[in-house]
Amino acid sequence: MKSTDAQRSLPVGDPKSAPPGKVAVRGRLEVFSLGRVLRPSTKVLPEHVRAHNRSLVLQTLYRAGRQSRADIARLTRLTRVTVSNLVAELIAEDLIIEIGKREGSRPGKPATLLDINRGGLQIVGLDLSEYSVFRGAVLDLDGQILERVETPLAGSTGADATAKVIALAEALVSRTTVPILGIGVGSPGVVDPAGVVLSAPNLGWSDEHLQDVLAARFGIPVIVGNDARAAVLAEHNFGGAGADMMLIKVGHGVGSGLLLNGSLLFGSRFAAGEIGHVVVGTHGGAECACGKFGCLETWLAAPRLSARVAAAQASDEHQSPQKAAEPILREAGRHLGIALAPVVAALNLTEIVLSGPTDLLDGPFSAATIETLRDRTMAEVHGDLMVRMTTLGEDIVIRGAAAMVLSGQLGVS
Amino acid sequence: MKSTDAQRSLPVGDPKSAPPGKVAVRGRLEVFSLGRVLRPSTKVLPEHVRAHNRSLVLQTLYRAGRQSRADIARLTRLTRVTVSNLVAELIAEDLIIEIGKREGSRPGKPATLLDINRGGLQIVGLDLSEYSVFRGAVLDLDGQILERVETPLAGSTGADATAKVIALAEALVSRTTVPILGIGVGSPGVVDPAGVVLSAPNLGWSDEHLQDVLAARFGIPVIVGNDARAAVLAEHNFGGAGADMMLIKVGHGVGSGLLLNGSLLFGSRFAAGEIGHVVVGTHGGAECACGKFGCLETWLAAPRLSARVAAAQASDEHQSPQKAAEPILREAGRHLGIALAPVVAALNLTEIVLSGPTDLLDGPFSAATIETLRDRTMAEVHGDLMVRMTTLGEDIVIRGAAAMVLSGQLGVS
DNA sequence: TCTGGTTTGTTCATAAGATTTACTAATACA
DNA sequence: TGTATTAGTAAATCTTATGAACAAACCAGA
Repeated sequence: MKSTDAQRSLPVGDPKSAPPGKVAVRGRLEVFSLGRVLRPSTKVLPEHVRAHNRSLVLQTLYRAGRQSRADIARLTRLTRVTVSNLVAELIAEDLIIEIGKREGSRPGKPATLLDINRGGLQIVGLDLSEYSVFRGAVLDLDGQILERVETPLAGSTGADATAKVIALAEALVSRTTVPILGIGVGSPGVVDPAGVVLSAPNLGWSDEHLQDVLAARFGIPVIVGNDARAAVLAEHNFGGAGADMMLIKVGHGVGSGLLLNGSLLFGSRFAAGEIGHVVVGTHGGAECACGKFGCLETWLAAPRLSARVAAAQASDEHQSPQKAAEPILREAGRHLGIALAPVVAALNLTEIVLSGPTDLLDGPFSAATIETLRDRTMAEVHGDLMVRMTTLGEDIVIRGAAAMVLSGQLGVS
Repeated sequence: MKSTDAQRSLPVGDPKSAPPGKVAVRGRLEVFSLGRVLRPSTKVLPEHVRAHNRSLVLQTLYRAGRQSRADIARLTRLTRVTVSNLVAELIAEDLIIEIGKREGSRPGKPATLLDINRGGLQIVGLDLSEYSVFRGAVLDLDGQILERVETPLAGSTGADATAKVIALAEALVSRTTVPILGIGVGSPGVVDPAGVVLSAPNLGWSDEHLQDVLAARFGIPVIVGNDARAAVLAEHNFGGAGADMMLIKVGHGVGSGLLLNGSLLFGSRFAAGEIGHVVVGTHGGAECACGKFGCLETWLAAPRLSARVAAAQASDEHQSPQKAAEPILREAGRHLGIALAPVVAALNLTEIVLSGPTDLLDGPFSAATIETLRDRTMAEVHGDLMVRMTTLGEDIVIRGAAAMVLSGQLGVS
C-alpha cells in the first residue's frame, strides 16, 4: 500500500527531509490536533461524512444567505458536484429553497440562488426560567419572534408544572403557520444532554424527562436545555458574541453559561454555570436561603438587589435616585468581579455578557465588575476583556431555545 | 433517494409516529448532539473516516493491550474485515506487532494476539518549566522513563535557551535505542496550538517558534505545549484522572491546566490556566512581582511559602516543625480554595490535582483547600469533589510531554 | 451575427472506505 | 470421525467525495 516506511522516524532524522514548518506525521491525517482534541470514542462511517458536510452546507447558507451552489462550493471547499447532491437532498426535505436567478450582468451562466427555507419553517421556543410565568414564542429561522404566549405559573410544581409546559407548547404549536423545525425549551435547574431535568427546585422537578415527554406528545424534534446555556447560544448566534464567552444571568437567582472554544460546557455532573451559591468575599455577607453567608445570590439576585436599592433611595431623599443607588450597585458589581476574576483568568475569557434587569445591571454595576476584574487579573493578558449587557433583552432564553433547535436540527452554531 | 419526506414535521405531529424516548431527527444522523457540539467548520472526506477509525484501533489496543483482531472488532464495533485492514496497515508501519497465539483451551481457531509496538518505539520528553534546569528523558510508549538527561539553565535566555533545548534534545535522541515516535516539550509561558511560545518571560522568549525549529532540526514529529497542560495530559493518561479535571502546578510560580469533557482548554488567547496573578481575598496580601497585592502566587509559590514556613519554625522552637508550619500551610491552602471556589462551581469540576513540593502541599495545605471549597460551594452538588496530589511526582511534565506525542501521533488520549 | 471566453450546474467514471456474505483455517468436544 | 465454534480473509456491494467532461447560458468583441 502506501509506503510510509520511507519516512519512518530514526534515532537521528535527516534535517533536510522535513520542510521547515511542516512536520512529517507518519502519513496520518491531521484530524487529531492538540488544539481540538477529538477523542475517537466511537467508530465513524462514510455516512457520518455526509451528515457533517450536509450541516456544513446548511450552516454556510444560514450565515451567508442567498448563495448559489457554486458559491457554497467555494466557501466550503467541497466540489460543485458534492454541493449539488447535498442541495438536492436538502431541497427535497424542504430545508433549502431556490429563490430565482442572480441579478446583475456578469459573464457566464447566471447562478441559481439558494437560501435556507426561512419562511417555510418555524421554531417553538419556551422559557421556563422566570419566577412566576412560563413564556413561549413562535420564531422564524432567524430567531425573530412572530407570536408570543404566556402562562402564569401560579405556584405550580411537579406534574402540574409539566402540564402547563405541555399546554403552553400546544398553544404555540397551534399558532404556527408552517411546518415546525422543532421545539426548544430553556429550563432552570440541572439539565443533562438528553434533556432530562435532573433537578429544578423551584419547579419541584427531579429526573423529569421533559424532552422525551414533549417529543412523545408532539412527534417532532424537541430539545430541552438549561436556561443559561440556552442564553449563551442565543448570544452567540444572534447577539454577535464570539466562541469564548461567559453569560451571567441575574434574575430571581443567579446562574451562568459558558461557551468555550465554541462548545457549550456541561460539566462533569451537568451543573456547569451554577455559581449562585459560591461564597464571595472573606468577611460577612447576608444569609442565603442555602444556609451559607455571602453567596453570590445574596449580592446579586434581583429581588434582594432592588430591595437594597429601594431602601437606600428611601433613606436618602436629598440625593437623586441614581446617586443613592450607585454605591449599592457598585458594591454588587464589585462582588461579581471578585467571584469572576479566578474564572476569567483560568479560562482566559475575553467576553462576559450580563443578562437581567437593565436598570440594575447596566451602569455602575457593570462598570464596577469590569474595574474589579481588571484590578484582580493580569491586565496585560486580559487587556481586551469585555463586559457588556446582552443585546437580546428579556427574550434571550426563548431565542436561545430556538438556537438549540437550529443547532440540533441543522447543525447551525 | 431516501424518502425522508415521510417524517416531515407538521404543525401538529402524530404522537404515535415517534416512539417515546426517541425523536425523529429528520433523517439526519446524530453526529451533532448538543452534548458535544461539533461545529462543521471544514469539510470532511472519506479518508478522515479512516484516520479516525485508525486512531480508534490504536487507542483500543493501547488501553486494553494484547487483543486479537476479533477482540478489537468487538470493542470498537467495527467489522473484523475493517479491523484486519487497519491492522495490516499499522503492522506495515511498525506501530503494531503480532505477539503470538492466545494461550488457553477454547473452541475455534486460536486468536493471533496484537499489541502496540511498545518496545519498538520511544518518545523524547522535555520539561522546560523548572527554574534553573532543563530536564528531559527517553520514555517508552507506556510513559515509563528509560533515560534521563538534565542541563543547568545557568540563567540562559532567548537564543541561548533555545540552543540549550536543542542540545538537550540531541543528547536524548542519541540515547534512544529504537525509532522515535516524536519529541514532546512542556514549556512555561503562553504556548499556542501550533507550538509557538508566544511569551515566556523567565526564558526571555516571545513568539519563539520552538516546535518548528525542533521539527526542522530533527525531521521527526515535535509537539510543544504549555507545561501545565502537559501535566494535565500526564495525569489523565498515566495518573488515572478523569475527563474533567483541573491541575494546579505550584513551583517557582503558580499555573494550572484544565481538562474539560476530555479536551484541553487553551483559552481565547491561549493563556488558559494562568491563575498565578489573580488577586485572592479582599484585604491585604503581600506585594507581588507584578505590582499587585495578594496575587495567588504570593500565597502559594514554593519559594515564598517555604520561606514563611521556615520563619514560623524558627520563631517557635517549642513546637514541632510540623505543628509550627501548619497554620502557614492551612492559610495558603485556604487561599487556594477561595480562588478555586468560583472556578469549581462554574465548571462543575469534581477533580482537582495538585502538583508541586509534596512537603508543602500534601497535608494541611490540601486539607484546607478542600475544606474551603466545600464551605464556599454547594455541597450537595459538589459532594464528590476530590482534591489530591498527583501520583506522578516531579516527572509529571516530562511524562505529559510524552502524552502529547502519544495524543498527536497515535490519537491516544 | 457570430465566435470565443466565462461561469454554472450536471453526468459519468473513479477512488476510498466500510459493510455484508461467504469462505477457509484451526481448534474443542461428542 | 464429525459437528460446532471462533479467527481471519476474499469478493462483491454500498456510500461518499472527487475529477474530467459537457451542455447551458451569459458577456464581449470582431
